Amino acid sequence: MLKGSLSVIILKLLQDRPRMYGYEITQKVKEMTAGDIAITEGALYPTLHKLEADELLESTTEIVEGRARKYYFLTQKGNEHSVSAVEELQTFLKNIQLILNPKLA
Amino acid sequence: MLKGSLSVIILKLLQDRPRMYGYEITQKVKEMTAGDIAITEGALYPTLHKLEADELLESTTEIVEGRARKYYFLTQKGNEHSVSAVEELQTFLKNIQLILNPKLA
DNA sequence: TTATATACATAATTTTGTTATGTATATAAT
DNA sequence: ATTATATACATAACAAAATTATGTATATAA
Repeated sequence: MLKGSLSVIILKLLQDRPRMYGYEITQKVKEMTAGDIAITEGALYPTLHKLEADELLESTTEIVEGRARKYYFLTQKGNEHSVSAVEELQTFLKNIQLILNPKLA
Repeated sequence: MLKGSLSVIILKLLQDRPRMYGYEITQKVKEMTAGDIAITEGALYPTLHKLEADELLESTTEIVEGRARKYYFLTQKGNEHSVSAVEELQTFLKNIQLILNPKLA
């Protein structure tokens, strides 16, 4: 998968929901893309940690059905950043489409 | 810009044209995206060299107006690879859109 | 003669993935 | 009972693919 899109995907998912935990993110993305996009744990967890270190996310850990879940949610700063990051990615995707579909130009 | 898309962009541009040289690629992409996407030389030239090493591209150097231009063109293998690479990127972009625009789902 | 555009190239560094490995619990299958 | 699968988090070694900086060289406009 294209490098650089993972953090934006996480931010967008959290824009649309109050909170999510890591494993839930992998399952939701798999579900939304009909299995096409599989987020690897080796990419996901370090990215979540970085977003938290950058103060775009905060987390709380809860025990559910005997297992620890770390729920993440957007901070105010994270919400603001998320809006512009999503817009930027949308613009980029449109630009790529201009190259991949030059007939529409 | 998203890592991994550059080689596909180059292959697509060369699918639509008989041949291009490096600097021309940077200018064409800048033109097509209204200045939004600026391909850096540090990314472009190593990528062209890699595509040539992988036998997807071949090149010929010509002197035009006193300066050397290295024209690249698709090999047969490059053309075949290009078709599937573009399709793959299109699929990926659609999947990202599903996440960025969940209302359309 | 200085700046800008054209044209190519590479090295050092950073970002951001993949792959492999590890820990731990719950539940279904053998 | 034990094994496999799903859930849940984490990190280390490695690789891919950019960015940034630097270098060479020619043509043309200021």
